[in-house]
Amino acid sequence: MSENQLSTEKRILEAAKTVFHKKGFDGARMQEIADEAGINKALLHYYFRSKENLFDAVFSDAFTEFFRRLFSLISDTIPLDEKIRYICNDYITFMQQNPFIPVFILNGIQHNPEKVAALLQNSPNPPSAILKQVKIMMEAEGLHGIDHRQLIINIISLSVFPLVAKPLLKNILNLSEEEFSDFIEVRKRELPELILRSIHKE
Amino acid sequence: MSENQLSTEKRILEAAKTVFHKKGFDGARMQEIADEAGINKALLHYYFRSKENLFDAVFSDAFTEFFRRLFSLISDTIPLDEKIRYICNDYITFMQQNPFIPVFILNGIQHNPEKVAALLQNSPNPPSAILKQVKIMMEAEGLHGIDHRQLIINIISLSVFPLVAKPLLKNILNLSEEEFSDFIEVRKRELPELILRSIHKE
DNA sequence: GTCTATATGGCGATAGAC
DNA sequence: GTCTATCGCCATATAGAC
Repeated sequence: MSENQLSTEKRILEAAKTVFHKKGFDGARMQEIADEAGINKALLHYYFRSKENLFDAVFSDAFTEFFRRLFSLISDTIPLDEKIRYICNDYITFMQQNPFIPVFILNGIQHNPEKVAALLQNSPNPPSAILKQVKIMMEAEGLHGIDHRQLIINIISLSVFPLVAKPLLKNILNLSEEEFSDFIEVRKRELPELILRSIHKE
Repeated sequence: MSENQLSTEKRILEAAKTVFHKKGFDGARMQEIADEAGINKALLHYYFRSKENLFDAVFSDAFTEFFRRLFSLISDTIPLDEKIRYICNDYITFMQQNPFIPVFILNGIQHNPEKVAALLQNSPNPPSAILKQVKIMMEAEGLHGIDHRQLIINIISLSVFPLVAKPLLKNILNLSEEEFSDFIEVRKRELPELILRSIHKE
């Protein structure tokens, strides 16, 4: 087999990712995934026993990738304001490159809540650890203007939602693809300042 | 027919709303809608010719209801800061009462983008009018700290996203149903202040 | 491992009695 | 208007040849 051709399993996963991200579990068709991978439908069942299994593999990847971005809140030793700048930028850039992931994850929760809960709790960096660390950092820097959980939700809301709702916002704001990109670039600059203002007492 | 029983058409619409909101177009089953309405599957097709038609009716209602909430930005004559307080409260309360609507709308866009575009443009208060009005108000009050479009997106992001992602956030923050409600109540109080700080120059 | 062919079930939609 | 029965299709999944 030539090196420029991925293994069949990898190609299936890539194809499944493309289709599931765009159409979700209910909207996706095994036939479409097979076509996208350039193979036969029966081969999907040979590698992954069922549609559900294949979906799980794709969902786990997306979910892990999405939440890994919160780890920078805990891992580095840089000051909090720099972390906030970093996360806003990182999240927005990630969404720009993977526009379907947020809605895909949101729907995936409804499709299988227990699976999602398990993924969260079995993560190498569980949410509880991240929350605790942020609280400690804020106290160390004397920031009492806002609850640490509210802060985290604000960061995610302001970063993620505009790209979750991109198709709608483009229409509402009457922006071309390019103008929307510019609009998002402005947010990358301005969001951290807005957020930092909220954690400092006046 | 007794008065305590809604007309068949109304009952179908209510049932369709329940099922479509929760499962989306692809996940919904006509049989489930019929069961929920307490009638037969064939009757659905008698009143609404197809699943697509029934979905359209439900989607239009949800969409209109969702965007009506932005009208207070244009209609009343109260000052901008009061409008912001009003919208944050109104949006959050609405989401609490209709937890499935935001994700339902987000998915509906992917299901039929042209329909959504038409709904927006044919609205009695099209987005362009709202945008223009906000811009004028901000200039009148001498607020130049932020672009008016960015302001609107921030208000929506901070209000809507936490309830869009409620199942996920409950898990991440490890909150019970009641604790989550408290968490949202805090946001109702604090969000307007956070937003107002962003539109005033220091 | 990869294919063609087929089993099996469920879905939206319709026909037709009442 | 409302029902039962059924059509026709398409989806997931499997059998079995190569």
